[in-house]
Amino acid sequence: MEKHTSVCDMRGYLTFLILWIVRKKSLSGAEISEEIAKRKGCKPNPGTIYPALKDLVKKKALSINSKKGKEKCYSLTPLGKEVLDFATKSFCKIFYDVMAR
Amino acid sequence: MEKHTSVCDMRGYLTFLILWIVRKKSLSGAEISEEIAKRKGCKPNPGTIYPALKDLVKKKALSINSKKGKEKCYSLTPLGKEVLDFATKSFCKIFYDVMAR
DNA sequence: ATCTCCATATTGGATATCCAATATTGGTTA
DNA sequence: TAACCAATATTGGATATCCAATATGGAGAT
Repeated sequence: MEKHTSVCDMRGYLTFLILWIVRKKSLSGAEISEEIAKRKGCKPNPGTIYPALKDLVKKKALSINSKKGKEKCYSLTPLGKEVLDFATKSFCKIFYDVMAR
Repeated sequence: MEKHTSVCDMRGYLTFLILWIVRKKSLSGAEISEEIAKRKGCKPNPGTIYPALKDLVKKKALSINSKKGKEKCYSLTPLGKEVLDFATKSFCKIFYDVMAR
């Protein structure tokens, strides 16, 4: 099993995944982590997810639109939508035949 | 345009792509580069593709099965098939709803 | 108020990814 | 043969990706 991941470790595309996950509704960092865990099998480290979120906010692809207590909710900005759109097209062109059933 | 890629640069998954591309027929390094170029929009550098191929050979996921002159043809080994299978499943689980038209 | 829990955040470092530049090698052509 | 070209290969370095460990800060409980 780790024999496989050591050959082909499926790193990358974290920022793409984050943008994709929040595209419909805004979520907190913990909720985003949870959703990533569902997809990848394990939760990303705090040291992975929070810097990534911070960076996306800095680059104005995400905004923080509400904070109930300590929880911050992240949502796509107009720029974020644009970026996600572009990235999704690119993604589909690269991997167009991988998902084919 | 580079505004977009600077936010979400779609790095990664090169080894997965390579395995995916040679899954049906063995190809030379140049042909693999060509196919990647079709998908990603630009050809990977020699300094990117050849070390990646070498590494996959070292890890016994690819084998070199014929050389007509300088061209080496790479094809999946049984282990490579296994790895690709595992990686494809993982990929589909992570991105299951991205390609959904 | 103090304690505890949990989401958030930061730091440092290991590894991966990729490119630019350059070198090598084998086939082809003059 | 020498010159040339294209595929392959290597080196060095910039950046990205991610984790382990640790810190901060707010909310609720005791």
